[in-house]
Amino acid sequence: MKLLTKKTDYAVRALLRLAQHDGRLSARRIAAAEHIPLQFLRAIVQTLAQAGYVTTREGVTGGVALARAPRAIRLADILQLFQGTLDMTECLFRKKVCRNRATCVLRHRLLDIEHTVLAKFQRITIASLLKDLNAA
Amino acid sequence: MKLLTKKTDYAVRALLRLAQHDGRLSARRIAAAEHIPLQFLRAIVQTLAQAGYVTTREGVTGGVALARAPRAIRLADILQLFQGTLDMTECLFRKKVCRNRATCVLRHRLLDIEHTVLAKFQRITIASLLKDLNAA
DNA sequence: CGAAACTTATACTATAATAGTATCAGTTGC
DNA sequence: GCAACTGATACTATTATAGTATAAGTTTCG
Ligand code: FES
Ligand code: FES
Repeated sequence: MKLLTKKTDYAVRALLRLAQHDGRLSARRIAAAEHIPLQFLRAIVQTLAQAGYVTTREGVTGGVALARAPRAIRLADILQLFQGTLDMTECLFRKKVCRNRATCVLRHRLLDIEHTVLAKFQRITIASLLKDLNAA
Repeated sequence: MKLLTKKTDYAVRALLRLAQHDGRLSARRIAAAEHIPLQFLRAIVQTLAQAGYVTTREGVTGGVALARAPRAIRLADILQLFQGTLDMTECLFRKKVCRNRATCVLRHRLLDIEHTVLAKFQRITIASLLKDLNAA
């Protein structure tokens, strides 16, 4: 079971860097600091920018900056952005076994589990991670 | 996010079939009934047999049978059998950022989430699924 | 202007995990 | 002996994730 992919991982790290720096940083610098492949990070940054988590500026003085307060960026959101929502493996027994998909208990349980996971990730923000970091 | 893989899915379906039938069934029959590729199912059955969830018998009268009571087979166990335990994506900030891995809060949160998920899956058994099935 | 340092956008390759196939050997019962 | 089964294992295919490459446009500064 893998909860977070590299993209999510890298995205969070980049956001943390930006939160620490409190200003504009080029993708190159972030990549170097976090040992993230540059082009890979650039794609991630674009996704983050399109979703409104960061702003970017082109040109020599350009770079990336946080667009939201660290406490307003939840891990759950980043996770969904890069890993989408629950994929039901054809819903385990769809139609064939479970007659009415709408009320199927297992289906509900799976959805419930996803919600629980997301709820837990919602309580983790860039700000809370930052606090952790400094405490360590 | 995909919680269950095909292997887990198929394994559970096969176990359900066996629980319904309450006797010995050949892999071929199960595969046909559930539209599972035969050789794939056979490998799954072997894993289940090695883990003690089913017994098998060779020969023309052979086949597969449940080795445990349906209520004693938890989805969590099947899930772990086929999908292993939590994989930490290099633990998100290992060493580099999180100084002391032992106390790292995020790490704890991830482990906590895994435990929650497993706990929820532990409450789902072959018996409870069977009940669902009949209720529908 | 033109070079340096940056982002945008997209197309591509590589690696790994999952899913599925093929086969040969051995067992059981008629 | 042959039909119907499992054991064991090796192989291929498909998909998702991870990572690379590159052409084109932007901004600043000398
Ligand atoms: S309908 Fe999807 S698990 Fe029952
Ligand atoms: S040590 Fe793994 S997330 Fe902190």
